[in-house]
Amino acid sequence: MVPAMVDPRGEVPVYRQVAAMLRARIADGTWPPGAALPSEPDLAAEFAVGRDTVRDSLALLRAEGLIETRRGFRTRVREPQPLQAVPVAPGVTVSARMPTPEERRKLDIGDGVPVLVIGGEVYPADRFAGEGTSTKLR
Amino acid sequence: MVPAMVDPRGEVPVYRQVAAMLRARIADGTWPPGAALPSEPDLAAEFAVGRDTVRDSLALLRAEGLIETRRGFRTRVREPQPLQAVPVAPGVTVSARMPTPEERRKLDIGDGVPVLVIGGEVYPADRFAGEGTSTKLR
DNA sequence: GTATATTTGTACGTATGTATA
DNA sequence: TTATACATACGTACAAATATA
Repeated sequence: MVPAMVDPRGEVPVYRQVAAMLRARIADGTWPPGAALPSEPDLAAEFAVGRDTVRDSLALLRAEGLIETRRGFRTRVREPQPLQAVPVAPGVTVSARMPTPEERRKLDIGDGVPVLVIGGEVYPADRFAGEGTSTKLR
Repeated sequence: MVPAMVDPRGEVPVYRQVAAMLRARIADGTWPPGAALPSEPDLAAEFAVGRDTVRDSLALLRAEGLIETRRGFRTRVREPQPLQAVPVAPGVTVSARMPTPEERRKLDIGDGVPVLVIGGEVYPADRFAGEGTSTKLR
């Protein structure tokens, strides 16, 4: 494990420094998809910061869709899911936004996962993708 | 103004109860797009909760793309922006995800705003939308 | 132009609750 | 049952950016 160092007097807030290092470890495969991160108290001890600061950094990664947290469980790196294609016929509009609380509940959408709106229909973006088509399907 | 009441012993966490009421006021036009919300201490006093609880609720709305917060500024309701159309030719894939910190910085993307990835190109979803086309443009 | 007040951001602490191992 | 882990909620203090007097 690379020695972790944060600079409390740096221009970048400590929780963003911590987030950057955690992000780097996810990117370089130290914690591959599905792997559990160290507990919040352990991370706080390693970086010599308060647990709340660690939680702030984890909140960043969660909002980016990089990790999943559940009460009682260890925090885990999100695993990419296969994307199901949704046809995008000529003239059809495709937009994206964050889901409403109701959509999040009904469609079981995790934190940091947007929705695709294709022709008025709402699709969780971690499970669906649009694909342009030449003929209009119906 | 509707009397604000939270139930500290309810099943729903207080900060989610507060978020729901703020969300309702945005939806019903009490605070239209561009309007400033009351300050965090004022909201804390109104709902009789700690400032930290108010901040947790504001973080939810921010992650949903409903509000914008800036240090020194009052929190404001996000204003919808005109969407520029990006052609989606047959065979082209359209996906959505949260931006990386670098993308957020380079493309000036706010919190709670996903990106559209159209044919490998990245577009902020609050300013761009895909539109299906019958002919491949180049 | 300066000083003060306001507002959100950061960082810490404590305590308790809830779900899982 | 006990321990572990994340979630909620309160508190304090100070920093940084903006607005105002």
